Amino acid sequence: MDKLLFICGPTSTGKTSIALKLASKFNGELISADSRQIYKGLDIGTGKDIPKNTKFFMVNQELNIKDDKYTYGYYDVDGIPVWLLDLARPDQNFTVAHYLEVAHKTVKKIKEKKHLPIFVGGTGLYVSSFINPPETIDIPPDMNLRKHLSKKNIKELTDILIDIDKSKWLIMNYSDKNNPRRLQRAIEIGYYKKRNMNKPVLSLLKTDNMLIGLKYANNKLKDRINKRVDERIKQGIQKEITKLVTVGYSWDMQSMQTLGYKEWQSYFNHKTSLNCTIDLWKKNEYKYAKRQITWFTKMKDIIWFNTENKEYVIDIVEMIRKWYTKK
RNA sequence: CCUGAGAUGGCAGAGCGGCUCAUGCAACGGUCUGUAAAACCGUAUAAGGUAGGUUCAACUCCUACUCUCAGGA
Repeated sequence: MDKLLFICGPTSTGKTSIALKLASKFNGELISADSRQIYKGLDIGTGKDIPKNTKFFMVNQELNIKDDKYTYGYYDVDGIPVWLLDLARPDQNFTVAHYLEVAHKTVKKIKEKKHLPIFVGGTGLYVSSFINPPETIDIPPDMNLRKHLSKKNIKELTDILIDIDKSKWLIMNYSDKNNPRRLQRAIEIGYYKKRNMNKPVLSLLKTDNMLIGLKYANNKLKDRINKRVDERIKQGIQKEITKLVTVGYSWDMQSMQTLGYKEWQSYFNHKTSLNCTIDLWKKNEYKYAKRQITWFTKMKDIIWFNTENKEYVIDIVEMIRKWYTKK
């Protein structure tokens, strides 16, 4: 059975650096599982921990994924390939479905070389969707429908959904029933199923997964995040954003709605002070980390390591050695 | 120094003479499968600058003081 290694956990726990260590020990290649690091030009704020001047090797300049063309290649960090960064321009959209397609392609490539694929990232949805693909993943978005539905309120959306697929609405939980995006998607799926009676079939590939979670004690996490944000400011996040804005990327794009970027909008429009902007960023970063923890805690297969204890690297290496050499 | 405005929970900010005091942010917890660093849900805590007065009753009305802000000298 194919072996796959996953390193996950909240932001600021040093996932990339340990993944690189493991890669060099076990002949691995990294696959980023990060919904924002796929964007070119969003480097500092998304925390692409790639040393400056690392070379990017182009594999396909115009790779077709779903409905658009993306840049496909890898960074070579001291001989270790890091995949799935810088796929998209900031004005392109990218979704889990896109991700799963390239991720599978990449795993295949790495396996052909008999290397170990190591997923690294904090986007819980991407990780769990890869391990356990949702059956509706191949139902494409209907942009016209979405545009139409975006003008409706919760009650109107609810009525439409009940009309086309009541059973779906019944099993949704309270929070989803109030979430316009979820309702819109549910309606979209409902219409699709009406038009296409045959359900999309998924070929589930069986893999031997090892999931590792990295975390800090809760009170330390806040410190880590504060430090990290301060570092990013020193590294020149303002310059980076100025550049993006100057090139013409607008604040309402999916990419610019990224944490660490969106907070700067009102600063750039002279509505907020620098200090307020930074405070807000830190707060949002912290909340994000907590949401990540909530998500990953739910994934029962994860084996957790506390990164405050320096010995943890040795423990992880030992554990992986056993797992990787088995059979 | 004068004039005016104001002083409400961790912060911002409404309303009201009467028991459990709007709202937003923050806090805490959670949801989730083609936007997920997104979007959404739940919960708890918590106040009336100080001293008097009026009243059955004051955070809400009156007086003084203190402080803050704006304008004037």
